[in-house]
Amino acid sequence: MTKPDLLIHTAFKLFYEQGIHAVGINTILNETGVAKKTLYHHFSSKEALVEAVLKYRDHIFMDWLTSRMLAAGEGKAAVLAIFDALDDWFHNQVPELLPFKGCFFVKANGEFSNHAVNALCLRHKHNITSFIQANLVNSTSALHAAELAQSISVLKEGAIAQAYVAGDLEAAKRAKAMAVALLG
Amino acid sequence: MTKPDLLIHTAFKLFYEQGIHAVGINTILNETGVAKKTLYHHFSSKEALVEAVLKYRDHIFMDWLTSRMLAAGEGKAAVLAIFDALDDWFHNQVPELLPFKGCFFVKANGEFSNHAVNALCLRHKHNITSFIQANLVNSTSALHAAELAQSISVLKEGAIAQAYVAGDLEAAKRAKAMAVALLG
DNA sequence: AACAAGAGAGACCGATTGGTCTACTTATAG
DNA sequence: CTATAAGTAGACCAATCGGTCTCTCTTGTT
Repeated sequence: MTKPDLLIHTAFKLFYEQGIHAVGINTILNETGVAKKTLYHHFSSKEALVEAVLKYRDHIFMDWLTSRMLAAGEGKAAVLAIFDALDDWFHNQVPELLPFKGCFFVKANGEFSNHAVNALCLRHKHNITSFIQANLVNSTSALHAAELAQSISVLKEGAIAQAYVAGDLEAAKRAKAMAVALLG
Repeated sequence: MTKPDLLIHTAFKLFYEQGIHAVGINTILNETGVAKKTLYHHFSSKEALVEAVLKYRDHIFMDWLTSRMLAAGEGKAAVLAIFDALDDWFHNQVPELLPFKGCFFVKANGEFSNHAVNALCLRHKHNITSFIQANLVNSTSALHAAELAQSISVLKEGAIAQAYVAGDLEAAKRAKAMAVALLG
């Protein structure tokens, strides 16, 4: 594993567990054993590292989610597979996402305002909604598919938040039941 | 307004806008004009102030939500009124909650781990779910009311997260439609 | 009038923050 | 062989963090 990848990987783990502002550069350096000079050779600032971490997580998460959806088929079946995937995540059955601690993008978004971080979080959420919409567009009108995708996103966000903050690990199952009713 | 109240009120505003770790004690002092000695006379530490701010927001939010629910009637009507209230909040029609910037408890929870803050956030969420359940217990069995209250909470959390992170200000209307189908 | 308490201004503290710099070691490629 | 780049160790920097302390002024109580 290259030094930049090691830094990103470790920084993500610490940021995800403790929050971005709560983790200092020196903590990441100690954890990785990388020299400070090396970090600043690859990243111009902590902010640049944070943005790299967000893109890294976006990549990991999207790959996982889309492959779970594609494996379930097409259309509504793929959309409903989201909630089975979330259920596995909540119960720590998805090693590549690390032990469940809520949505990293929601947490990161809450720590900044009017910042590049917010734009990256927004883009991540839009990408997911767009992918959902693409899976619904053959079953109904484009307009309706867009509306449905937004509603499915509400259920997905709700399940994650409820599982994390309220500790309701079965939230994905409830969300799936509502999604089934919604998609008919 | 007493000094402690002024500090709590101002600290909340800053924490809500910028995040808890991102706002230092001195910023709060400058904003309020209160002396550092006075702050530490009333609060033993920043952590103590943070906890006071969480309890303050819990009080404001619960008062607002429960009064909106009670004004709409009882049972399912009260539960569905949650989503009308959220819609007003998202569109900044609720001055006492300040301009909408997501759920303060979700944000605060994300900045700490294994901390008194997390326990306060959990309690806040449980209080709301319990109040929802109390409004459903006359319409159905106690067991079913508990399940329904959890599902309604998923919709509520989803609407807030989606409105804030993805900027979908109509999320409450979508959530309400799903709640109607659920309670149907 | 006397006095204790509350509050303000702000100097000061050690620790930590993000970030720079020098000096030295490795490793790879022409 | 040599030149260039990557990496290490860690001293160092100004700024800021949360928190303490002294000194002064004001306020209300008796």
